[in-house]
Amino acid sequence: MTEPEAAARLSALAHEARLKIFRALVAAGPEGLPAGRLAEAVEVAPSNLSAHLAVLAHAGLTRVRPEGRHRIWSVDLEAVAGLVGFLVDDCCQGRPEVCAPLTAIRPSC
Amino acid sequence: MTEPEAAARLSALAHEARLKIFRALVAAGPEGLPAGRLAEAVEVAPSNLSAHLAVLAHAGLTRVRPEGRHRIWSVDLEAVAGLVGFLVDDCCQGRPEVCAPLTAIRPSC
DNA sequence: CTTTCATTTCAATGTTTCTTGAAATATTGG
DNA sequence: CCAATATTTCAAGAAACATTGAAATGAAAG
Repeated sequence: MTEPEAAARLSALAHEARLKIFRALVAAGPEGLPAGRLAEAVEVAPSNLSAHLAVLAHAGLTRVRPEGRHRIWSVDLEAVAGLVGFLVDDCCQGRPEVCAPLTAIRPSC
Repeated sequence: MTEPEAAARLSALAHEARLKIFRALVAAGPEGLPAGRLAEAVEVAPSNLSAHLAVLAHAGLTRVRPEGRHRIWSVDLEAVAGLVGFLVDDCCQGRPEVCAPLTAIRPSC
């Protein structure tokens, strides 16, 4: 992960509507959601949503697959892991106790 | 963590210079770094750096303490952990295998 | 093959965010 | 107290980003 890549991913997430979209996709899991249902869920105009989804995809955080006349969006959790790893790189140089807060990062599973 | 808070933290990180600053502070550990040395490290004009540090601090990602005529900046790793936890909330509703990528998040320690 | 539905593209506008340099503040050392 | 150092504040212009509505694309059902 390079600095510009990481910044692009953070920029993509750094927007309230896109954050909502992203979290809805996380909750939807690998099956993902079609754009239309996302538009309802986050209450964003379709054209606006489309732009937001393009930003997320361009940053490498989401994937799309066509399905009938829909397009189904889902998140790339490995991209998220890569981003977070980059953020806290070198967090504890020989002092594990320093990054103890980060061991709580693991999600509810 | 609320959505606006999370978005503010992501916005704060979503800038190449601020990302450099942040990572330099992560690497510096709890001791932190004075603004002056950060300015050299990331090659940003002092006034500009000051604005960036204010953004990070306002988002709750960094802390400052005065030390002589310096001001020493450091990161708040718990804030980072909170942000990441928020991002991947509900990632695996009963299907632990779904969020396997996230178990690699843990840093080098 | 025509209509309908889902989504994207485009162009214009408005809003936020960055950057810069100069001036202000605050702290120490002489 | 005065000078020097470290950092922040301020105001202005420049740049990037978000939003809107209308029009275009593309896929599928009748």
